[in-house]
Amino acid sequence: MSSISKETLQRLPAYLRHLKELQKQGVENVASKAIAKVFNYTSVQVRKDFASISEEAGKPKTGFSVNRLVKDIAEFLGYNNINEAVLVGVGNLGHALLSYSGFKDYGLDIVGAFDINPNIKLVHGHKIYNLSKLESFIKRFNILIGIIAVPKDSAQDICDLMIGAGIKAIWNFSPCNLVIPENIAIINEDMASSLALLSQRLSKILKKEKNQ
Amino acid sequence: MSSISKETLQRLPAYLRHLKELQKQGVENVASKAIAKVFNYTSVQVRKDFASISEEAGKPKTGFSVNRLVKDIAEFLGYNNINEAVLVGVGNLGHALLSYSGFKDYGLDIVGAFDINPNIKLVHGHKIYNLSKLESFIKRFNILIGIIAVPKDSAQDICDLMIGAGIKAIWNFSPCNLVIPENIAIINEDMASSLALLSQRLSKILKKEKNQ
DNA sequence: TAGATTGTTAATCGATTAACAATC
DNA sequence: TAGATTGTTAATCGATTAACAATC
Repeated sequence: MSSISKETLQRLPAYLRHLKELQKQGVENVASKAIAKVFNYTSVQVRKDFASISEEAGKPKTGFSVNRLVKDIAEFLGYNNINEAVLVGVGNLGHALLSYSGFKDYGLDIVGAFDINPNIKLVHGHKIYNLSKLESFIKRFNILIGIIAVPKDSAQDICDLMIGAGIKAIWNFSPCNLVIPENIAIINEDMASSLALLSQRLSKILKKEKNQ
Repeated sequence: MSSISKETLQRLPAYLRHLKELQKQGVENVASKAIAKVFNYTSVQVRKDFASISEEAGKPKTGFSVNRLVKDIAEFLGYNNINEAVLVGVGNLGHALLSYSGFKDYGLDIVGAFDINPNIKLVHGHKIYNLSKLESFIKRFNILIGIIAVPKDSAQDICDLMIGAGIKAIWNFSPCNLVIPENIAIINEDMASSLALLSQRLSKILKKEKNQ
């Protein structure tokens, strides 16, 4: 158990989104083949993915229960028990993150937002605290997740501060490579990396079109 | 050639960032082992990655030329010939994307920003056009990349509009699964997917700490 | 020369896909 | 029953790592 593959894990949120859509439309059962078609996967992959997170098997001829899948995926992804997080950096990106209402659906609650600029007071219902309060806040509420949305030159400092205060997982939106100790989790939301992939795929498509 | 692995491609921007840092510090040569240490990779992986994008080999004992690597990676990633893009949706996220000055370094130039709301006029030096102008704009300037930063309910419509006008690559920031034809490239900047990975890693760390 | 570092070939690991028997 | 759909085992594919000879 728990040894679900990284790839499967990353596909789950998309499945869930689609299944919820089906649920809304009143669809009760769905075949792996139908889902595969939407995402351009093979039906075997979809079945394997489902098998790795759900106890209930699909039924030959009828497929999988949409309700059951929605329940199981949400449960597996931990959307039912909310994780609390702090966010540091309330510039343009920080504003966007604070205004995004979807995080709670994903089991994430930004309970504290911080900035060095004390002029900012309130953003989308979130009170903005002075950065000097960050450490005590993390400790007092035992926060484990830290979101970094500061300019890249201060990102490492904020990172160190967070980890020093007890943060165990960092979601980094700054375009920089943070240095962290071994027992800390990190995800870099790296625009450059995504863009590299998109550019490559675009090139391939243009090349293909040319050769036709 | 050109068959560089997806994984390698996604590591390149981080290498580049680090190498530029070294360059700034005046470092002339660097060993694969030193770079591996920074990213927690193996040195073989670093060498393989470099080999797949650079003509110039590393030298035993001295390592790789930092200047040469910076040049080659930037060249490979296409940072020297700028791609033009349009962005649709100038809400909080759109604001953040427009204010991000780093895109040009990554070879991306947002030459047009659009919104249905005609009240918005100018954001960080970008004039905001009415959505009705999108199609003709894409056609006139032969834009190939479209960035979607609208609420999820209108994302598919915008996507269809873009593709209809000639867009070949979509960078989707809306939390939804877009349906696209085969010959179109897409990258979903899926927060839920990243968060799933971060949560899993956090869980693993907490479990490990508990068992000690 | 000796030792650090390289590039490449072969082995391993992990994820996807093909094949097929089981079943509603 | 026949056919659609399932789960599982084995084969394939792709990426990483180990082993090692080459070289500055």
